[in-house]
Amino acid sequence: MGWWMIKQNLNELNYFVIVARTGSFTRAAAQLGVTQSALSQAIRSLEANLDIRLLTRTTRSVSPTLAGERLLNAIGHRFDDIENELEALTELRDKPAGTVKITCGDFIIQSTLLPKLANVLKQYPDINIEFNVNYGYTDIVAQRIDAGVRLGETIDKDMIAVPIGKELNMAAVASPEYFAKHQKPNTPKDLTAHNCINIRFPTHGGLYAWEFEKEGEELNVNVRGQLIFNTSHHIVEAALQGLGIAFLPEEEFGEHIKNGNLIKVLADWCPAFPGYYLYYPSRRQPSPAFKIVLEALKQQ
Amino acid sequence: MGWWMIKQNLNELNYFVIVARTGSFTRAAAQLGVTQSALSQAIRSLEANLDIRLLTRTTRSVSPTLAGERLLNAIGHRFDDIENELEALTELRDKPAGTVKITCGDFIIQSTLLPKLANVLKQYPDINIEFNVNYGYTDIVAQRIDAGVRLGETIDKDMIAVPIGKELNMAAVASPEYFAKHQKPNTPKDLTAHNCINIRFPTHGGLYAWEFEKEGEELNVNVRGQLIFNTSHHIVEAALQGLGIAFLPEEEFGEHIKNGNLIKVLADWCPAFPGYYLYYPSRRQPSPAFKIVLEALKQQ
DNA sequence: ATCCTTTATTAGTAATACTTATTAATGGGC
DNA sequence: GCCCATTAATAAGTATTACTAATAAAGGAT
Repeated sequence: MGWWMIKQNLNELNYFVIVARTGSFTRAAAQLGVTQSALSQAIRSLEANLDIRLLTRTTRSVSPTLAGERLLNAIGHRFDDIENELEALTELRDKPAGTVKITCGDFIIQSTLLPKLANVLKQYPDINIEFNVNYGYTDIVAQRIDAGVRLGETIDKDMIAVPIGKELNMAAVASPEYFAKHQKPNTPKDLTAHNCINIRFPTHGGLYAWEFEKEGEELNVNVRGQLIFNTSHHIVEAALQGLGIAFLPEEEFGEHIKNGNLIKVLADWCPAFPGYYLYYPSRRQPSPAFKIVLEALKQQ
Repeated sequence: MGWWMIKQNLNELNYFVIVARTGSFTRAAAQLGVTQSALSQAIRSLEANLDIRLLTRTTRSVSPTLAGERLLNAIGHRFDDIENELEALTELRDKPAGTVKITCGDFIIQSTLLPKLANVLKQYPDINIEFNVNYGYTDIVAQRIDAGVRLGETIDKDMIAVPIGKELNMAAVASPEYFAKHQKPNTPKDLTAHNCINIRFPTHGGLYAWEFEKEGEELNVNVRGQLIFNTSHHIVEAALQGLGIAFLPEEEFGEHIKNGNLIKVLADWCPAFPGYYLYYPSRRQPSPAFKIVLEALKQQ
């Protein structure tokens, strides 16, 4: 055994690539949808066939050997290429197929993405969309995610950003209960005396400095308060419970303003926002499915 | 099914590449060492998974569809790369492994190649050598053969040629029976009156013009006779049976000259030959096994 | 030292890949 | 034009393999 190790190992080789990249049998197994045991056996079999050790593994770490490193570098991206080509091939089908992965916040899914994509899902039953709700920084290139949706300001280079959805109006609100105890602010500067619910930026780790504007005058306020979130949903909840002033796109408060559960302040200072952008790597060649999704999202 | 057609099809994809390249399920099956039926089912399964037709096939021909053509172009050489890398990886093993394919004439195998390679075979049990005895022109690049052995004159460009074995002395011989009926030639020009056993060149389709030399004077004779071969073995046999004069490297006549079964003539006109050359593509990166074989053959 | 996480192992099972045998279709030879 | 040889498709059965579930062993972290 060993003198015809040429082929037939292709699936095992692919397994190896995934394990080596993730550095973990367990994570690789999750990614591939098999058990960790299957991978363990596959790698063992591969190493036996090649008669060379590819991964040095303890119960705590998995790292490629010299040979494994070399093999990974040499063949890893070939498998990527093959996978990409398979995706691309679907554009020659009658109906395009494939999975499009999008990372975004949770609110935007219901408010914008799902409505816009409903027709795509119906029209192309072989197109799948995976949403990855993630408030932290997401490297969509490294994680092989097709696109991300974030507020307009933060756009990496090598990324194409297209606006989706309409302009957003920011709104500063708090509950009637809160304003019963605290005076309403008249200018952004008054906010320094208030209990403001902070939001931590996903991309860079900093806190969001609330941005105001009136008659061309721009004012950024570093507010303070007892609560910090990185999810807008919980900010709304906290505001409803009277825990402070929240500052978010007005949409996110839903019916609460109209119902009187939340009261807008500083309305004349609240700027219109360019809104959400979809961004995706300019270098990667888009799959047919992604092209369709992109077109649908571009529609205003 | 079909919305996760991403991977797991790798072996089938490789099968597809081979079938598409050979243009035949049967030949591809022989090459892969499986039955034609296995390939037929694998391709069917692949096409079902991708939901796209890759090969249009009648009972008489197999040719790729548009999608198949594209897929073949896109991923075919990736599989080659992967295979090459697997071969190359063996140089990191304790013992190199792999198969080296050599095309050559039959005589050289016993006279030169096997003696020189005997130690390699013993020392590296995981190295295999496949000899392809072939008198016709062989495109070692297209047929993925590692190297060829031919007489020195014919060297393609993009080929590296290294001399193996010693100089050869040509010899013109015939049987005693023949010379009992015909006068021995004294100069090459006399050969025109003789029944000379011709050899057809493998590379270019022409007949070999016998090359003589004496005191710096070179003489090429287009001889004539009743027999033409493209294998030296049969030329020797024919000469032994008194069917004419043969002109070959002296070695090829073995013991027959010493035994008196064949008689040398024109000895002073017979030149020393540069001998056999091993040639191999300069562009292809040599496998570890081939490096070892090459080293062994270079030794004088 | 203990617990938690991660890989290795074992045994059993489900899945599939392959073989053999046969059929259907096609093109070339006569 | 007909037949034969060749080739791909199909059917059914089997052997192989790939995978799962459960458990053990090992290494870090606290």
